[in-house]
Amino acid sequence: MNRLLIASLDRFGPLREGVRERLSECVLTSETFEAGQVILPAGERSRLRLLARGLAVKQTMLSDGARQIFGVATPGDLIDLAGLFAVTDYEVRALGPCEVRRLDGRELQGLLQDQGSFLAAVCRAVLTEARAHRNGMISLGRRSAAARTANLFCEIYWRQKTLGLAKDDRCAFPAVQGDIADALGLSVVHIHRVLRALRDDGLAVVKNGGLQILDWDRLAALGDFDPQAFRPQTDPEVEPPVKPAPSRGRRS
Amino acid sequence: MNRLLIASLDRFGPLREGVRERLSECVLTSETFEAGQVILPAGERSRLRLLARGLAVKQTMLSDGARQIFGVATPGDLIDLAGLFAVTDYEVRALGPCEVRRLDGRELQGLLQDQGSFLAAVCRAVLTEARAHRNGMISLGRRSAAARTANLFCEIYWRQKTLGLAKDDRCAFPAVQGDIADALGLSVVHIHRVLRALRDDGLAVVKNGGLQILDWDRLAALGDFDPQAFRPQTDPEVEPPVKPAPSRGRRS
DNA sequence: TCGGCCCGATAACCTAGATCAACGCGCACC
DNA sequence: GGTGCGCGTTGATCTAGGTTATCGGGCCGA
Repeated sequence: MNRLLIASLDRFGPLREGVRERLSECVLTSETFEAGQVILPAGERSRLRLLARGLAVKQTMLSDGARQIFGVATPGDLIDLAGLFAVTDYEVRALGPCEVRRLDGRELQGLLQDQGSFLAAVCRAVLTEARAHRNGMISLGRRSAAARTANLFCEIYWRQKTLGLAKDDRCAFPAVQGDIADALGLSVVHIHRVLRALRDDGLAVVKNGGLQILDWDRLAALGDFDPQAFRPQTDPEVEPPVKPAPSRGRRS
Repeated sequence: MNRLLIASLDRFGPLREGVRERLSECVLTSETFEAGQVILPAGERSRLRLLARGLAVKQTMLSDGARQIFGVATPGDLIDLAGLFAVTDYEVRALGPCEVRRLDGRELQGLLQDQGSFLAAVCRAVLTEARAHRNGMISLGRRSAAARTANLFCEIYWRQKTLGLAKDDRCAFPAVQGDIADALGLSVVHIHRVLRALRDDGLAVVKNGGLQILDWDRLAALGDFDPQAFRPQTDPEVEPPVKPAPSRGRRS
């Protein structure tokens, strides 16, 4: 029953024999889904789900009703990695009939126990990178040139701000127009036009290797900016119980 | 000296005290780079590099000379995660003057020792997902509608083929045109045009929930398809010498 | 049996953004 | 002091792909 799961993880570099054994002792529950059904909703934690049969897509619905699909999952794929250390930022939907196996119970708990380990931190770092990539895909796939640019500027500023590297409404941004173009999938000429528009509209200015935010609210709205997309992927809720956390309510 | 590194990893969820100590015992070498210099070339292994000062971009040069930037790195970012378990698929270039600290030596070796652990496998799985996302960003940012579609079809077929799920030139693909559109950032109408073109040119056909590849070579060329982008991120070179796994026959 | 409704298929038209071309400025280098 | 050259700036033109609208078939439920 767990053969597929172990084989799947094994693809990524052979597991130690001990780990393999512990995994094979885990309980797997199996679920099936029809085409179009949501296998895993966005905004949830999730342990370890393996697509055993069928095809599924990872996708996000945007605020304007548009949708961006980030990838197609094939059998053997772990489809809820994003939910391991935080709530998922995308949902998984069955393309055709699917079978999904879920690993849960205490055994898994053990395997994930060392949340404080070096590898766990690296994992979270990679998850953070992947999430930023998804934001990039949304920009490239579904946002206008102005919105992409605004989103990028918000990211640049917000990240440096949270590090204490921004003074007032300014931060470093030593990029030439060609760099911005290549980040946003646009041409240099068009970037220049967008930049001028942002300046004329009093939203933001790029000059002398710096970025100045003139109107954060309007810029963030234009770029549909979500700081979550760049926050380190950690969910306080599951951190090892250092102190008895005051039970914060949680609605489904 | 290691304060920043530890703080950086700590952002992703507090490290255990022991790990923190071991990290603080590691030797860090520091390098500085000028604007425009390549901090980390593509195609290399890399251990753990931390951007300590300045801004840098992660980018790939495409075969046609175009470039796609995947993200901007700010101080505190680990910039070579992709090189941990395999060779990097992108390069890192300094936007402005940068300082980079590198962790090497045997100490780190120890922290990464348990390559066979569950978390290591999860790490690699996430790295694989991130890499697939980068391929998506290249498609969305720098490839024509036809090329994107071809690339997606190659992915769909190739992945199922390697799993033994494709028979001859056919594989499952129960997607409607709207799904393809939302994966590629295009409109349904245009997807339909592209699909017809691919069919008329004898490259590939989508019908009845299946995908049929008519001319793999031309399709792969059109889509600039790189199987590497979807292979599990493992570099045989560094796998711990386990006993030869009971390899069940598996043809490519 | 008759609607809805989803999906594929086309056609007509429109626009965001690309491409091409030209110019100016600052600056390193000879 | 010239002379490239990288970069920003701008205008003119072109086109890939979006938008809107319409039609037909398959399917399902009343």
